[in-house]
Amino acid sequence: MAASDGALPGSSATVDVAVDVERPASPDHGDLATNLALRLARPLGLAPRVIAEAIAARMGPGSSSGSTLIESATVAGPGFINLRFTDAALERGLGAALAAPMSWGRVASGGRARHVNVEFVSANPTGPLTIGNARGAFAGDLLCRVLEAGGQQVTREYYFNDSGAQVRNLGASVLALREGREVPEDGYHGDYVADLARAIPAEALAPAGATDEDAAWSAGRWASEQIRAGIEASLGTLGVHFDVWKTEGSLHAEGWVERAIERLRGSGHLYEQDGALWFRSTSFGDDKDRVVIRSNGEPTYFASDLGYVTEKFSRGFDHLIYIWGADHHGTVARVRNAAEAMGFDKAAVEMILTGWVRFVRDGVEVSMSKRAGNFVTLDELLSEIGVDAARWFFASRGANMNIDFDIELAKKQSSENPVYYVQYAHARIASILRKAREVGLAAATDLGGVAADGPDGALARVVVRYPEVVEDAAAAQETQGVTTYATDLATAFHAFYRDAKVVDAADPVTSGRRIALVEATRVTLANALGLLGISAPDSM
RNA sequence: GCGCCCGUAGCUCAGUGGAUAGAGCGUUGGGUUCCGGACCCAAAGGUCGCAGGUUCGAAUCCUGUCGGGCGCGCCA
Repeated sequence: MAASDGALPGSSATVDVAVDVERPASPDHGDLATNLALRLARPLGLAPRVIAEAIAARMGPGSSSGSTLIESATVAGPGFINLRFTDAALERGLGAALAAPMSWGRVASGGRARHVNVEFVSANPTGPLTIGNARGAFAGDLLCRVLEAGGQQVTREYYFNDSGAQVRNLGASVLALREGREVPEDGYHGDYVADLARAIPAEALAPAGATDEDAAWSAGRWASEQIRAGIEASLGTLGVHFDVWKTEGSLHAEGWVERAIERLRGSGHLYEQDGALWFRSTSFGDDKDRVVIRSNGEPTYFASDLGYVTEKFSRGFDHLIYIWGADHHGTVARVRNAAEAMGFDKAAVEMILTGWVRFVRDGVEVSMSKRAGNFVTLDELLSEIGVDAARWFFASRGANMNIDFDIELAKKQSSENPVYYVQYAHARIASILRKAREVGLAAATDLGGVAADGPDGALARVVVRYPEVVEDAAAAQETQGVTTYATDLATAFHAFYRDAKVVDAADPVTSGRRIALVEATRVTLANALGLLGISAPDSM
């Protein structure tokens, strides 16, 4: 625009540059900043500050292109243009939070929402979930929540094997204990196996005269379903609820694996060698080809993957996300390659690999083996540190990061954990609002002036940022930004509380406006915590 | 050997190419006449593993290198 009215010489041509608009780190730099002029400097052949001055002059109040939402546009540093919101812009944001608290910050899906399938945990039911499964459970659920907040439709899915050798093995271990024998060397040794041995009902036992093999399968099927139900209950206490529990066996029984293989064969990417059936994964950049059907006629786990991808897409999902441990990174390429070979969009098949959690107790790493029965269950962990603290811990760290989790430290610091800091701010506000009701004060509908400079404006500026935080989190598929923001908002509130009196019968007008501001803050804190699956208590 | 992930304050971690690299914990010092002191204010603490490169600008992108983790089955 500056070019078209002649303020900038010799540049009526169209230029195409990528421009960033962002939140400055320092409040001194206003509410928004753009590097527009820095990016235009090269194509226009002009000094960045010259361009910036010309543009800023046309964005401020009273200018032809000025907005009622922009208080000022100033040039700073090498050529940044810093914008400052007007009170009206801030009040519009507060008003939105107060008018529709439930949807405040949630991104409305324009048109048809993208359907996403998120598969996570997927631990086979041969033992209770351990702290080793915590990462996947929380990372998966947090991802789902952030996608939902971003306007997408999410299906949470748990995949497990109810018919593999592990099940027979489990059954053999249960039967051994029930009959007073030693658990086989390669069997399962946890206390839960003994519990199952005591509880197994007659119906789950094979009829007299059955082979040991049949007896083990029968007991194993019963035991694994008990364990699966226990896993579902454990996840429930974490606030993680799955929409679909899918078995590997069903993929074979319903013909999905077979159809997937035919699909691959039809595309010419299968060949036989050494009596086995191979997928030519190397055609897609993998380091080696992969066996689909073993020479003994048994399909591989990879074959099930093929069937599962096909089955998932048949349900109409636009996007598939797998949450896997970092040790599975070697299988990412082959599954995505196979999806492509079967004619699906490779970009629609996404794997998120979680980093390792090194659990530590009093400085000593907690090592675990499910088979040896030497492990800490998820239930035990949660009973020690609480769901809210655990959720916050994982939400505030990148999913792919290797992290340390000191259980004793988490317990010891629980009262100083950032999650309680944020919850405390919420409880404090709830208390203030109760107080206001007691003295007959209510939120003002006219916010006029509440967002002016001073403690009120500083708080309002943080509150109105919330929708952008959610949008960024959904786009990045990460939650760290939400925890950081929630902490910032709590800090802003505590500072406001120090400097401003909310409930003041002597000044009902200011009180009314501040009650509205504080209520908007409470709604925002509650929504941010809710987005992470963390409670927002009215007292604590 | 090849491949992938990770190296940021004493500790645990944020930081989608931007301005003076942040938070919590820990350390040091200070703050209650008033709506919740699980709070607030201040200070100390950094070669962003190292070395090059790309550019107006790099913790961020590229290359190399060191350190840690993981993976390289007709296992799941």
